Amino acid sequence: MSMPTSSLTIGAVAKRVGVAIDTIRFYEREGLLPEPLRRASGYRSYGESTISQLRFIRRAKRLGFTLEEIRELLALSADRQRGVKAVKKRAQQRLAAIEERIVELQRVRDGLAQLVESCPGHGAPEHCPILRALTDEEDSA
Amino acid sequence: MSMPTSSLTIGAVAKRVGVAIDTIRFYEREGLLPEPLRRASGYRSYGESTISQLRFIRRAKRLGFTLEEIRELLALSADRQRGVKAVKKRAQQRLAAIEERIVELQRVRDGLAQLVESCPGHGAPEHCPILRALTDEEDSA
DNA sequence: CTTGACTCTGGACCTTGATCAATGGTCTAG
DNA sequence: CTAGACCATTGATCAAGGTCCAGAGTCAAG
Repeated sequence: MSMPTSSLTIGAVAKRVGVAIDTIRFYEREGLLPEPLRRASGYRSYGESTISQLRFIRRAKRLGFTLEEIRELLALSADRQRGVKAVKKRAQQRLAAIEERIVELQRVRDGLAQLVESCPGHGAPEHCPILRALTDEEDSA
Repeated sequence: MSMPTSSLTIGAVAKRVGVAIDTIRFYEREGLLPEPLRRASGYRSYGESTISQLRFIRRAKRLGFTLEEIRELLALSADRQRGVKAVKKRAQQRLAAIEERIVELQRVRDGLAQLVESCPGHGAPEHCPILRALTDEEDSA
């Protein structure tokens, strides 16, 4: 159910996953990927699991995790048995952060939308609410 | 209605606006702030208008404008008469970008929320949908 | 006048997530 | 065997938005 791990060059891995060779080496340096076996020549020799790991990283990035967080997720999921609880916790934290960011952006959007709506788009700058909002005194945040 | 511009040191400006001295010099280098007058000693000498400009920058940053965009906004608003229309246009572009980002984040949130909800938080990693989502094969994006 | 706080310049350094260049060794098809 | 493709390492570079430092001059209070 698992071949003896087929030995791929870094270029082959990069091609299959759709990521740059340099990025793979970068992830290795950053501790996101384990140091691979080496051939006698020094060439990195990867197995299928690396493909999965790189896809894991890509998916996590799509979910908004930073590389720092992904490094931790990978460590947790390597633990497997003890990891599930911690993984869920991380995901919840990520979710909370994303929700916070959404709310923040919605506030910004509402403020900006209101300004845009009420701006005639011509005439004296004193009547441009956008410039006034940016220029006027009184601050409270 | 406007004093002859009171002459503030960079430190005083920084303190009043709540920004680092280095940041003010950085903005000057980056063309966000005009080069200030200098005393005989070479000390930068600022007027009240600098305070307003720095607050403008801060507000614009809060609205999600990049320094590049802010540089442009400042140029436009300096133009004043011809600027209003362009300012509105920029604000609309910014608004559209923010809305796009919100939608994107909502998609991410929904995906992540679904995973978190369906994860029991314990047991075998094979039953953790978060790890499965990150680990499973088949990709399509 | 002295002391301590402030400012000047120029340039180095930080973070994040890569990407690229230079130099040299390796592998494989013909 | 050799050309061309591939891989290795080290170190530089990028974008953004600053932050920090050294070395030297200045200012204000006592």
